[in-house]
Amino acid sequence: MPELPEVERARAAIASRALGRTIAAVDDADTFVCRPHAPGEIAAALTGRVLESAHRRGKTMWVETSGPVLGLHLGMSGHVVVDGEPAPRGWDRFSVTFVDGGRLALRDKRRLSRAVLDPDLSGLGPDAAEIGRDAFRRRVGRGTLPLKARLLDQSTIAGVGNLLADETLWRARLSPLRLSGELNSQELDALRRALRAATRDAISRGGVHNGNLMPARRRGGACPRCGTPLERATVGGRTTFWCPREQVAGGPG
DNA sequence: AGCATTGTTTCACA
DNA sequence: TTGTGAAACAATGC
Repeated sequence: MPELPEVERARAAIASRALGRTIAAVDDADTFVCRPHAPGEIAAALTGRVLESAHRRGKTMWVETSGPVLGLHLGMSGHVVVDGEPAPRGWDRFSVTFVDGGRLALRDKRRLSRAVLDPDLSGLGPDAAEIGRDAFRRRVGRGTLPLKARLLDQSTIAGVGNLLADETLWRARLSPLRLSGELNSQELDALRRALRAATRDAISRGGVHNGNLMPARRRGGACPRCGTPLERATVGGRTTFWCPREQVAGGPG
């Protein structure tokens, strides 16, 4: 599930339920999830420390402690579980046990989640929910990438994933195929407004999966506004759905 | 069986 | 050097 809205909910869960608690033990045995750390490295650094604050930029979270910073990323299918029963089949890929007996787990049927010490945020652009008008115009409205690929580029803006990109472009009535450098300021502003609205809605509705376009985002789906059968193609390396009537490539007209 | 998957990194190439 | 696109990564579900 995880795009910016899901990650923000995970961050909020940590902030409201895990801060102030002391770490008694850490399971960092998964060398893929915890790469490049060796098993025991994160445990040694964090045992005895206290969780102090939880932050997010794009899809990357980090937790400040009384010691080193713990970085968490949910990958394609991860989620955070605070004080839940341990998952079967080793699906808790990384976990922290507190001295009070509770537990924070990074749960992921696959293993694309990530837990690291002192995460590197230098490759991330401004958070997609925070970026201002001028920076958005400058960063998104450049280059020759298709617009959707530009939105997905985490170094341009951080937090937009495949579903949120489709939802945002549909709300803004912009084709995913438009060349990002050819949008005018009005279109870029409309795109930013659509992104903020889609993100805000997704957070309040419990995830990007509950967006307005999502029920139709399948083979044979039709535009929820005009009923036109949705187009389907790979754009920016991801499966993309859009309304060929309302989201017209090739220009403002 | 084969294909798709809500993310990121790496590599080849222009 | 910068930008772009495809493949690899791991595992599951349809």
